[in-house]
Amino acid sequence: MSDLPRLLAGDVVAAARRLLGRRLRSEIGGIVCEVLLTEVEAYGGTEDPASHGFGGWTRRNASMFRSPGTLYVYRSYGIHWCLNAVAGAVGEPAAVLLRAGRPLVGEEEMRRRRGRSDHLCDGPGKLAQALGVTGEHDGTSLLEGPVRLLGDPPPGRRIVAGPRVGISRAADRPWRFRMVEPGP
DNA sequence: ACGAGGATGCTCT
DNA sequence: GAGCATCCTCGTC
Repeated sequence: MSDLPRLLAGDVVAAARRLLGRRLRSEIGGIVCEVLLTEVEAYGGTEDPASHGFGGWTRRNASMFRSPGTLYVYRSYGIHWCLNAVAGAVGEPAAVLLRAGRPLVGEEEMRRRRGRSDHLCDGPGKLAQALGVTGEHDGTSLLEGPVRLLGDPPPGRRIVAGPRVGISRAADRPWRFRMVEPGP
């Protein structure tokens, strides 16, 4: 059971905040990997100059115009893949960029895919690589596909907001959200 | 810890 | 042809 579709169908900033602390799971190549989502960014529809949807429909951002709960994967800087959860109404190109997580399941496989033993998924490109996600997963369902969002956010989590990373337009909107886990 | 610079390919003007 | 929703390595401090 999941409130995910309803959650994503609403305001993208609220959706981004409420995705923090949920689990992101991939089952790719017969291997299950799972992370706890710790960092996300909200990207609005055609009114957000930093959003891929700002200029309207293109081949790249086509998935953003589909139903909330669709996975939008794009290539970044020619090298990396980045994951988004499509939000908002159908036809409104809003999405939540899934920026970082903490390994929960399949850490060995993440190490193998990343080719190193540290910094497994502390950035959007690293997260995609650790989970084995590529452009071929673009447009799949985050409820039923190979990459899924699971669970409910834990109670009492602390959220810190800040400016979005790596953008030049609308850089003043504090639409980046990190979850601060209580220390030991 | 932090900053500079390069890699790399696709999208849109 | 410009501009990226990035990451890595190697240099300093």
